[in-house]
Amino acid sequence: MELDQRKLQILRAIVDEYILSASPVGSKALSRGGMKWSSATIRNEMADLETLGYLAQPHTSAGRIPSEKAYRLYVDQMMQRAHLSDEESKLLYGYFREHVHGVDAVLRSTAKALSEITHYTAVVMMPDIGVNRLRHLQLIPLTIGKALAVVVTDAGVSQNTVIDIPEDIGPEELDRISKAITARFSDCRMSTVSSKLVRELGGELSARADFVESLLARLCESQSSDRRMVELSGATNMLEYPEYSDVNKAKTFLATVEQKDDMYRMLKKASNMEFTVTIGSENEQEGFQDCSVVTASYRVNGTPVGSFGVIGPTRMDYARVLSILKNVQTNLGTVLQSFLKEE
Amino acid sequence: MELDQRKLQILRAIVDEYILSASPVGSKALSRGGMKWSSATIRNEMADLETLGYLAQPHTSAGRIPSEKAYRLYVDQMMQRAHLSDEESKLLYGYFREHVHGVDAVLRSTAKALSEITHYTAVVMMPDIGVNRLRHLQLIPLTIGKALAVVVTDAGVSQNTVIDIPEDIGPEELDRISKAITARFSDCRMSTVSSKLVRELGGELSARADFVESLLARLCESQSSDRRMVELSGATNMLEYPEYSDVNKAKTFLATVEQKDDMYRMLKKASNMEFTVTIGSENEQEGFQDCSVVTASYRVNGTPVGSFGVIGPTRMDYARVLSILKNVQTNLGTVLQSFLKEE
DNA sequence: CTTTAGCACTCCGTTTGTTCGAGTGCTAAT
DNA sequence: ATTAGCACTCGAACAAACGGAGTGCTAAAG
Repeated sequence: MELDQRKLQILRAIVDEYILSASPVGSKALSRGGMKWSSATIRNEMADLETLGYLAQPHTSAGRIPSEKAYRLYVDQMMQRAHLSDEESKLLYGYFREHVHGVDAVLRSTAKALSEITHYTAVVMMPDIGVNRLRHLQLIPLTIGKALAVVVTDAGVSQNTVIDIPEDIGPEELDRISKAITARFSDCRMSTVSSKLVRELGGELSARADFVESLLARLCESQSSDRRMVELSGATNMLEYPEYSDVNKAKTFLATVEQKDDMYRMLKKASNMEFTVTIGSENEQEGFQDCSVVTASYRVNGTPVGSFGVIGPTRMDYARVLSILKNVQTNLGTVLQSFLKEE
Repeated sequence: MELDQRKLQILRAIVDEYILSASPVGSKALSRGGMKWSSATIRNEMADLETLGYLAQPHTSAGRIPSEKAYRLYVDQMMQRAHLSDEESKLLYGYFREHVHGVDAVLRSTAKALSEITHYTAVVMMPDIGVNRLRHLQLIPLTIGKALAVVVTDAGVSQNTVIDIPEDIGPEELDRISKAITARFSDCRMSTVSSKLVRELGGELSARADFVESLLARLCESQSSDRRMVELSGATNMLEYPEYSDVNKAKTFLATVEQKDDMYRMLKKASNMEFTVTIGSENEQEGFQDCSVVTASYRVNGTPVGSFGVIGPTRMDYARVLSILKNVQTNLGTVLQSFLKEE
C-alpha cells in the first residue's frame, strides 16, 4: 500500500523531530510546530501509520517513535541530503592535509576525523592488501630462526609479519631471497602471489623452495587475521546519547565495537558498495541491534580496496552522516592517489 | 601517632570488607562477622580512626569507608600477599605460550592477559627503544620522495617510520645506505645513534650526510611520539564496578585511559621501579582521581626497558593484583629473554 | 580504666500516594 | 473529510511515610 502525500509529510516530520529530540513525538507538538493540519487529523494519520508499521508507541498515551521500517523509507526516499557548511568541509579537509606520511597514518586520521565531526563512532578498515600489487618484500633478521617480513604494495601500504625461518639462513641470504621475490612477484596481486608455483623458479629461490612457499602462505594468511586491520575511533562518543545512559547498554555496545574481527568483516563486506546504510536489526552484530551503520567505500586506481563507516544510534542524522562520508570519500581518494603519483 | 594492634586489625578488616562489597562497613556488621569485640568497642575505635584520617563517613549514620591514607597503610604494611592458585598461574602462563612471535605480539597478549585475569584495565608500554641497541636498519622505497624505515633492535623490537627522502635516491642506493648504517651503528644504543657525528663517516654515507642526519633524527623523535607505544586492554571492564555506574564517570575514565601519550608517560616514569602503587589523588591524571594504578617494570638483560600496569578502582584488590603482576613480570622476563638467545 | 549493653537519634533508600502534563481515541459538529 | 471537544491513560516528578543500618553517648559491668 502506498502512503499518500500527507502521510509521508507527517512521517518525515516525525523522523526529523525524533532525530533531534530522542523522545516520542506527539500530535499536538507537531501541529503546533508548523504542520498545516490539526492535531486530531495528525492523530488519525499517526494511527494509520502505526498499523502500517511505520510508527510505534512506547506506551499508550505517549507520542510515537519511528520504527526501523520508517527509517528505511526515510533513508531510501524521503531524506534530502544535507550539505556541509564551508567551515565543516574545510575542517574536514584539514585532517587530510596534516598527516600525509603513509597510508596507515592517513586512515587513522580519517577515523579520528569522522568520529570527531559526526560525534558518533567511526571505523576504518585498512586497505585489503590482497587486491593490491606487490612492490617490495624485505626480510629482516630478528633472531635465530625468526625474521621480520615487511611487505609494501603499490598502494603504499606496508605490513609487518614475524615469520619462522630455517636456522641456517643468514642475513645475506635473507636479503638475496627478498630481492629475488621482489623481482619475481613485483606487480602481482598479493592474493595471487602465493598460488603461483614457486617450484618453477630457478636460481636463488629454488634452493629454498619449501621455505619460500611457507613464507608466502604465511603472508597471505596473516594479512587477514591481523587485528590491526581496523582503526576505531570515538567509541565513547556513544555515551553522550540518552540511548546509552544505561551502563549495560553502553557496555555491550563497546564490547561489540571492539571485536575487530567482526568490524573488519562488516567493512570488508561493505567495500563493494559505494554506500550502505544498515538500520537496527538489519545488522548482523548482536550489539548493534539498536544502532545504524553507514559505510562508504574508498578506491585506489578505480578498484575499491576498503571502506569506512560511522556507527550511531538508529535515530542518527543520516543525511548529515552521508554527506560527511561522501566528502571524506573524495578527500581520501585524492590523498591515496597522491601516494601513487609515480605510475 | 602509632596505631595500636586493635586499631590495625579493625582497619584491616574494614579495608578487606570494603574491597569486596564496595559499600560502607558498619560496626555491627564487623562484630557479627568474626571480630572479637563488641560493636560498641569497634565503634569507638572507628571514631578514633576517623579523626586520625584513616576512615571517612559518607554521611552520619552510614558505615565508614577507608580513606586513601588507609589504603596507603594497607598496601605498605598490612596487606599479606595473596598467592595465585595453580589454576590461575597456569592460565596466565598459557597466554605467554601462545603468542611467541615477536615482542609486540607478546606485549599485546600481556595486556590482554592482565585485563582478563584481573578484570581491571591493563596498560602495557612497548619497550623503550632508546636504551636498546640497533641491530638492523632497512629503508624500503615507497613512492618518489618517501620510504619506510624499519628499525630492529637487539631486544627483537621493530618499529616502522615513514620518512621523506631526496627524490634522486633510487632503491639500490637506499639499500646501500641501509647496510652502511647497520654496519656502522650496529650495537649502538638507539639514543646515541643520532648524536654520533655522521660527517666523520666515509664512503657511501658521507655523500648523503644531510639526508642521513635527518633520517636518524627522525627515527629518534618519532619513536617517542608514536601513539602505538602503549597497548590498552579491558578499558570497559571498569563499567562492571558500581563506582562507574554513572555514565559520566565512566566517560571521563575512558577518555583518560585513551590518552596514550599520558599513559606512556606514566608507565615510562614507573619503569625505573620494580613495582609502584599509586592511590587515588596521588595520580597525576585528572581522570584517575578515583582509581589506583599498580605497575611493574620488565627487564631485558637486566636493564629495565618498560613497564606495565593495572588500573582499577581505589578499592581494588591490591594483594591479588600485585601477585598477578609479579607473576607476569617473571613470565614476561623469560619470554623476552628467549628472543635474545643468540648472544 | 576498659569494655559493653542500651537507647535515642539520624539519615538514606524505598515504597506509596498524588499531582500534572502530554498524549490518545472516540464522537459529534462543521 | 476535517476538526473541536472530551474523557481517559500513563509516566515523570515530587512529597510523605517507613524501615533499616548505623551512630554517639551514657551508664553499668568487668
